[in-house]
Amino acid sequence: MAGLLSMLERDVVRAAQGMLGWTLVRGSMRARIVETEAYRAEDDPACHAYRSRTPRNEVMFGPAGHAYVYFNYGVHWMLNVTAHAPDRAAAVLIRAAMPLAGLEQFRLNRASAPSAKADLNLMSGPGKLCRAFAITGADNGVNLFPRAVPGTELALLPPENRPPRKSEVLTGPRIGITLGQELPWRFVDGTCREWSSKPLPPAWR
DNA sequence: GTCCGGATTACCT
DNA sequence: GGTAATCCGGACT
Repeated sequence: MAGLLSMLERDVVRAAQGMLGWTLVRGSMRARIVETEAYRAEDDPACHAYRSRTPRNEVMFGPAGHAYVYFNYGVHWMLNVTAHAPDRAAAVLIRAAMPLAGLEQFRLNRASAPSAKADLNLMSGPGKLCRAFAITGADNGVNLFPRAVPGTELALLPPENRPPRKSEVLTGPRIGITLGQELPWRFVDGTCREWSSKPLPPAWR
């Protein structure tokens, strides 16, 4: 297999597309990644590492394939996967996923939000996804591509079902930023688009 | 649709 | 040492 990790090491934008269909795992919880965004320091003003290296974004300056978890809006955790060689900071934000196993646990972790009663809303956004998987700052820096089969740690595994073909990957501008809007670096698995974080404009096809 | 929570950092005074 | 902006989501009018 081409390998998502080697893609992450080379090109964060291609890796963000290649990550669609992959499986996010923690213990008995598994979900299919259906929405991602790419960020990189070198030419992308929306990237946390664009301006400077800080304690918060430190892991983005480390090796590819590790979790960059940060707290946003003072309320929500966000899960990213680091990319590129050390010192070329970049990351893929995981924005939404489709539950595959561990539904009871996901519902439990999201129980405090009545609006998440519908399974479609369990992880239809980066903050919700972290709630569903109980991801917090404690997960910052963990290797998502462990050598051994993952036990209870957060990890990425290859697709359990067919990943989207190139023609099935929907592309558009990233969410929630003002700088860098012209970069079409948000990607959605068109075969699972109902699980994405928000309705997609009709132009997306 | 609008409001607002309350971490982190950049960028002003 | 203050303020605005941020890779959002839930409650409420």
